[in-house]
Amino acid sequence: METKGSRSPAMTDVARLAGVSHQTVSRVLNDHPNVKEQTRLRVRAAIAELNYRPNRAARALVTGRSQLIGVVARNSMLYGPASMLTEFEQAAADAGFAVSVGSVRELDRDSISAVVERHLDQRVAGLVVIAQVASATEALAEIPADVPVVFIDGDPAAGRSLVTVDQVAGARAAVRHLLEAGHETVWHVSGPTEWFDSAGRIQGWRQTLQEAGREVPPLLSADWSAAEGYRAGQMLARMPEVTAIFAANDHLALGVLRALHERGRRVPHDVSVVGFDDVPEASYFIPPLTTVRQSFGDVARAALTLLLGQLKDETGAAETVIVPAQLVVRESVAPPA
Amino acid sequence: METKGSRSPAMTDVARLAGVSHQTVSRVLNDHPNVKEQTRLRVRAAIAELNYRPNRAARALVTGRSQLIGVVARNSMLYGPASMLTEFEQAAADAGFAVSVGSVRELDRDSISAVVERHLDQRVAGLVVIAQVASATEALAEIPADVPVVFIDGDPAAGRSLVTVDQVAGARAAVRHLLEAGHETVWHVSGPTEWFDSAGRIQGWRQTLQEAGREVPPLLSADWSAAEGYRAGQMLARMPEVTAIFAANDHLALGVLRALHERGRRVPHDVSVVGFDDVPEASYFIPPLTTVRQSFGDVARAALTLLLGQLKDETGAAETVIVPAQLVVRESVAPPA
DNA sequence: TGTGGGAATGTTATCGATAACAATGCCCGC
DNA sequence: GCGGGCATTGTTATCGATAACATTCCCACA
Repeated sequence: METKGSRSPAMTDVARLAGVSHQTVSRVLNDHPNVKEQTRLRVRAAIAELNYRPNRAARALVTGRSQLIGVVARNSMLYGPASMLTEFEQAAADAGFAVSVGSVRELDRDSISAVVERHLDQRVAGLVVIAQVASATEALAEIPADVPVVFIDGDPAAGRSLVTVDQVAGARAAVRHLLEAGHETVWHVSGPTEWFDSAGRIQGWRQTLQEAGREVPPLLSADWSAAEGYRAGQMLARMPEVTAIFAANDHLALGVLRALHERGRRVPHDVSVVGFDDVPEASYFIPPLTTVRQSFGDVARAALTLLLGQLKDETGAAETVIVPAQLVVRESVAPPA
Repeated sequence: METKGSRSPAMTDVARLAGVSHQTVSRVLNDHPNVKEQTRLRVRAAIAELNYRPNRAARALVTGRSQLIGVVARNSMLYGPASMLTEFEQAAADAGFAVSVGSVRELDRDSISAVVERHLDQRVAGLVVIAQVASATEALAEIPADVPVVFIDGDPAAGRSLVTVDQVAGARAAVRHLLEAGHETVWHVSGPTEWFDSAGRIQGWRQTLQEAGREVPPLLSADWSAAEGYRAGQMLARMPEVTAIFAANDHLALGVLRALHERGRRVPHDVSVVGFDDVPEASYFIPPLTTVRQSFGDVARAALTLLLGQLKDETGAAETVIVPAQLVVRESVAPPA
């Protein structure tokens, strides 16, 4: 059976060659029950002979839903979001879905809405939103109710399906570790304060100090970069009273380490430092960094599970999954000198 | 005009409300010439009133081509690939394309083929392959000739459209810098040798030493991680003759720095170190790392330009774009003590 | 005045798949 | 023997868009 011109073989071509209806071909491809084994083999042979390739667009048109999952994330080379995206894509592929990535330069409502619109044009099967600020929740308030949405690191108070790491507990563990090492109080270099992650870590830091009856020092607010960590570190290194620092991520901690080094403040002899994230390089900082591990893989897989659950079960009940964080003790913490 | 049940409004609904044919609605949406302004406004008003959303699947079915670009990349949290993906997605979105990500756990032919198959099922408009080994070229040998493909960091000898950083020149600059600082020779910690990137850097290192009439030391082969850099560094730190090290990326260099520190080999006083990539944290290493910058953004944008060129012009002539690398001098290099 | 070409719009067909409904034959139970 | 139910398969319709071709009107030029 020669197809005309350059047109790829369709199901009707397979059907003709196998001597069945195109519907039967569809049944074979979709593992419908009630197809004779003999028929199935005949169809499979025709598929192989014609090198038939299904057209996902045709299926999406009929079903109203593509086999794509749309991801909304901030344009960022941060280790966390990049890791999560990679892990998510892998898990989605294993479940038979392709992942379409839409990133925004800034986490403002208009930017997010534009990306969401593009995904909806594709009739995505669902959306995963990796955005840690309130504007993301707002931007997604008006999408069709039949599109499943899962937030990663979103707003715990938004009443939407959410997977998040226990930021408060992670911060508490870091601060407690420093207090138990003998430090009087702990200074905190935070990420951007409007991010839910940052807010959770700030909260955990404050609570732990207050519960221990320790002074809560002023907050040093930063972004997530080593540059900002360095800037904050340059201030902290000038204060002899500063003996313990909890940085909101490992890259901030790296900048802090550098600033301390420049002013001859030895780590951990003079100042102890704890990070957050456990990036792969953290154990090769000088000194190897004590940090709080977020399992980005667990987060990504939990998000996919929630999303697939929503696809199957259209009740739309919001669920929250909290992934624990773990303290990873290395060599950047010692008792005060 | 009320639509029945939950069906979204289609072009035919817009047409009915605006009192034109559905073809005219399509013309308005696709900015066809030969539509009266008055007609256009009427259609636009109907689109807004009905909150019409185009269905990309329908368009893909008719045209045989979706508005998706498929990316094939290794499952990796490496800064380079993650950066390129992010930059590429941004550039593609600006050009009206969505990006579907397909990652592989290993860069073997079967894994890559499976991902490519998934993309072809989606009738992607084109493919971008971020894979630096020969198996990627093989896996893509048999795809339909009408699907544009651009390799990033692929095989220069494969005769396919390619964007790559000038690895040889980058390595030459690094090694030359160390020689000009007065070092007798330069040791090299490479990435995986079967990667084209690594091979280029090894070649640049070797050539520069040979042309300068210097001894070429044995190669220390690694992967791309700080852990492997540390392992190699533990060996190099034991050799008093080692005064200059060129590491194949910044994370390898970080591991080397750590190993040197542990054995009291001061950087740059006793040993000079140069990395490759210029990750954002490199300037906050202790000491701030001299490195070779790859502009991942330029690479990504060049790849998109090549791909869009192929979409427009079906001649399929392979092109290669070489993006220059730049030496970034910081504080990790000094003359031998 | 007549003809041709272009602007503007419409009608019909098509893309390739699944949904929905139809048809047939066989087997089992009453 | 007849009727009902189930296995198996087929026919018809549909999804929403663009492609392809058709139609009409108006203007300009010969």
